[in-house]
Amino acid sequence: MADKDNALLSKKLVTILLDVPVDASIADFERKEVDKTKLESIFKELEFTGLLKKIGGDADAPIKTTERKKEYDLITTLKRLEEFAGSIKEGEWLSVDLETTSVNPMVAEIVGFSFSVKKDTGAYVPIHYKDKVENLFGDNDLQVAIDILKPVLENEKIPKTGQNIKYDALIMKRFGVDLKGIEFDTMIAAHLISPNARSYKLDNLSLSYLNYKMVPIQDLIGSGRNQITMDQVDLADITFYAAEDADVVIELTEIFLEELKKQNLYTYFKEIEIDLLPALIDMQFHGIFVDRNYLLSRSKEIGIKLDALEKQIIDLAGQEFNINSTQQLAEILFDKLNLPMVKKRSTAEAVLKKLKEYHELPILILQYRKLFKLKNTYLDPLPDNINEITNRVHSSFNQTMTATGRLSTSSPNFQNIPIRTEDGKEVRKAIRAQSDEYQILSADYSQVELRVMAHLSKDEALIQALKDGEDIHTFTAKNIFNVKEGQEVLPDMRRIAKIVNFGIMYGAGSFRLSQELGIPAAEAKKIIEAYFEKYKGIKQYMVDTKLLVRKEKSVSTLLGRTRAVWDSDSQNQVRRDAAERMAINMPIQGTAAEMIKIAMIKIDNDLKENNLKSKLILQIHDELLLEVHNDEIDYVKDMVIKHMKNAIELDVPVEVDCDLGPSWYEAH
DNA sequence: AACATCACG
DNA sequence: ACGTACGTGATGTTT
Repeated sequence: MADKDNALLSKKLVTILLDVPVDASIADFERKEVDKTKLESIFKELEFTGLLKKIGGDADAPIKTTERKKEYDLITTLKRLEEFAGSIKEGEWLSVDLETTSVNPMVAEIVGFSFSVKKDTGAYVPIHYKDKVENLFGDNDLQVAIDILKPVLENEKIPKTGQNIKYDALIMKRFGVDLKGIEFDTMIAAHLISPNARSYKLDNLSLSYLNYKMVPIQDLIGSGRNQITMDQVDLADITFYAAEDADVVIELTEIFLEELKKQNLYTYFKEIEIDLLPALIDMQFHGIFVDRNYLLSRSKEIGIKLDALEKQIIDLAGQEFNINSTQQLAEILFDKLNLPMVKKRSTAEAVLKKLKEYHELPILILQYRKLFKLKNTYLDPLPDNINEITNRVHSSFNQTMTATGRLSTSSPNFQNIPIRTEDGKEVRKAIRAQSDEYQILSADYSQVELRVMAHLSKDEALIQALKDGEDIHTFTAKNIFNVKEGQEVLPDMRRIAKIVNFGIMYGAGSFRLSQELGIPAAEAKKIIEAYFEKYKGIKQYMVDTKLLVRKEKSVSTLLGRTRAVWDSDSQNQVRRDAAERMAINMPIQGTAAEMIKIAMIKIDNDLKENNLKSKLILQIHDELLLEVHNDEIDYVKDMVIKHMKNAIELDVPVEVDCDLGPSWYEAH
């Protein structure tokens, strides 16, 4: 019986993870030609997370979900709305969810509010719906509802939970409500419990953890070209859908709360991820000023260069073709021009660079790609992201997109703005303070991951060098090239050492290192051996980590965030090696992410407590960007450095570089 | 939807 | 013979 339940559960979860219909049979999996190893990995993850104890039973049995018929409250009069607001008790969970007209919280209109205080209950406060003929609460339904709900939403003694509550908080903030008492987020909790999963959408969580199939949003708004917005949905339909969301969230909150405590993750969850939310909400709300005219004029310049390059390339190729098509390019390079294939039919940068000695086309292609990327990924799209009302760009800061605990940014991604070439770096001139009263301050950790690795590995040589304030790449150069006292470390030696330092942290082998350095693999192998000879603690850390992950099937950061890694005992060496590299890197990358998260929390609190005008605007993994008011520069600069340095005490000093300027270009 | 490529830390 | 360094997101092509 238990086995059969588990089989059903496992099959259901697989259907979610692989996006096949919920009522799929094994035959459907076969038709989809699902990678067997991928399936295996998913099962192993399920096993690991405790959702699945055993795999067995009748795999072809239909998947059953719990049937629940619920009556949810539809609030349609002023009296009932007031009663509802008055009934919310301090100290008891309130799940909050908005129905809106857009996935973008900086433009979304509120269609309705839903709440739940207890499993199997929920209430919906409608604002807009199809065929609405009269106001329900007063002259302006939205304003009246906000006025009545505000004391509840802004009461920090009423603990709030939600699914991606940052989204709802941002919208409320736009409508003058400062959501307080945010204590839980089911999306963040689900991610912390299982950070390798692909999706943390509420309907998936409900199916996985509650065995309950929610009403699909498509049933209400359709999909594709005929999709409508939530304000065009019938009141009867929207009520169940909306209240169900809040209901499922409150039920999941209980479950996740227990699970976090059981896994000893609750303190991390609350003190890092939840406490970070106010900082992220404010960063996203405040946005970043982007100089539209500058980008427009740069785009024009690049566009002209691009046209010229295109003509040159077509000329040289001797035929028209789509330069952006790697397939067509491969035909020209490898079939027509008979250039040697370095790696299958790849035309990636590393390959084209090697082909430049045979023909002048590859180098032109690379130039074209650089400029094309610059124009189509940065110069042209960035202005499109400027919010018409705020005149700023409100990039999304995502807490649940990485397996290591880093943040990510999207729409637009502000964590990959160019810096490595001058052409690209100039994009940063457009990312600036909005007025002369403010400046951009950039503060970045100096080699933070290397310092974290020193701490985690307790490598004596590395720790001592960092304590002595040595230039760490020069120090490594001395070690791997056996530079004697008084002898000079040549610039090229330092360059190589820098690449080696990074390569080691990622678990690079001699092949990759030789590629990066442009040297024979045998030489790269010697360098790696020399490195581990000098840094014995690091060698030991890697040996220990591999043993640990084989035993525990997971690794963790300094503060206890975990990541399941289940291929460390794979028969397949490629997969096993990959798993070991992940296991080695995650504690390093993840701990560095924790440092900057703590710093952000402290900096945001400091700015607020002191009523400063300066604001955090961006995080780029080891760098923080602030828009600082001219009157506050001295205080903010010292304060930011202080909090960054003191975020987590390591066995080595933590250094922070800091700079100031009218734009990110000058500040970095 | 998957793949290839390339931008960042 | 094969594959070969961690973590992301956006874009364009191909299916």
